Amino acid sequence: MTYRIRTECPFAYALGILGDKWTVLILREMFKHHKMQFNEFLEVEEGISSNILANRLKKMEEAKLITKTRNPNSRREWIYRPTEKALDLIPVLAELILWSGKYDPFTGVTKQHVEAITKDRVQFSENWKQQIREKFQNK
Amino acid sequence: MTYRIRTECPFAYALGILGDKWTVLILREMFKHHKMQFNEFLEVEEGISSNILANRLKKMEEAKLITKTRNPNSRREWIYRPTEKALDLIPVLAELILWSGKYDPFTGVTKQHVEAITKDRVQFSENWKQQIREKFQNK
DNA sequence: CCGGATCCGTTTCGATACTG
DNA sequence: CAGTATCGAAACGGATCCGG
Repeated sequence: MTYRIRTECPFAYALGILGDKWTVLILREMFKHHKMQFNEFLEVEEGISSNILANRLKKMEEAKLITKTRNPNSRREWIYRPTEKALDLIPVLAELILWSGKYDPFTGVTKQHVEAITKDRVQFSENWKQQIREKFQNK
Repeated sequence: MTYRIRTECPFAYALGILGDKWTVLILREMFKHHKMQFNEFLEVEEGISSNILANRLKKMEEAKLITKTRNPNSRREWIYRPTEKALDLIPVLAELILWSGKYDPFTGVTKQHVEAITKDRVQFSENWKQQIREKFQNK
């Protein structure tokens, strides 16, 4: 997880984030299913261990991809929220969805999904981002 | 590297590829620096071991991301080429470049680069893909 | 030389159990 | 609820060796 990556190459930095399966998985759960609690992330189908989850959440907080705050309503709950920096990864994920739709035989990407993205990529990402902001604000 | 990922979620499949640092690194070297030989990949700044490189190239061949053929000119050389499936990951990398340009303090992304991508994302990717095709054809 | 394979010490991962 | 501790398994990485 801690890579010694430092080159002149544009996406070297991003490798530390996108080069890790669990980090992307956590982003996915936040963006698609609006998960925000430790226990919710533990339930992902791929089965992440609690120690690995804790490790990645910590790294993501250090990387300013998420924030961690107490739930004012129930004191023992923490809420993990994506930052704008994380939300700005959505266009990357949108392209990833298109690619999966084309090459993954088991994908759940529908034609409607593909059309919505390709019709206006920027608008699609902005809409998705706004939807996520609202979901995490209300909690 | 061998993930048991299978969900209904659109980009689950892609995690097996984008979720691995070295795989992305190899794609980067192919796309940006047009590297196509084993030894060339060994020279990456991040320092990949020969056994790891061999493993990833094999996996990528199995995943139909690259092809492996003899160099007809020098019989002992192999040439690794990206497939169209791999080239279709370029829009993902383009978005990653934009993100890096915005958040990576050490990035080499220039304003010209950002403008070229945002002006017309589809066209930018197509141009890049075509450039890569030509580079790998001539060899 | 080129493209690996093999060996081996070290690091990281991950499943489970346990804790404040 | 949100983690930590432990410990065996897996992956990494450096060095070396080897076939063509």
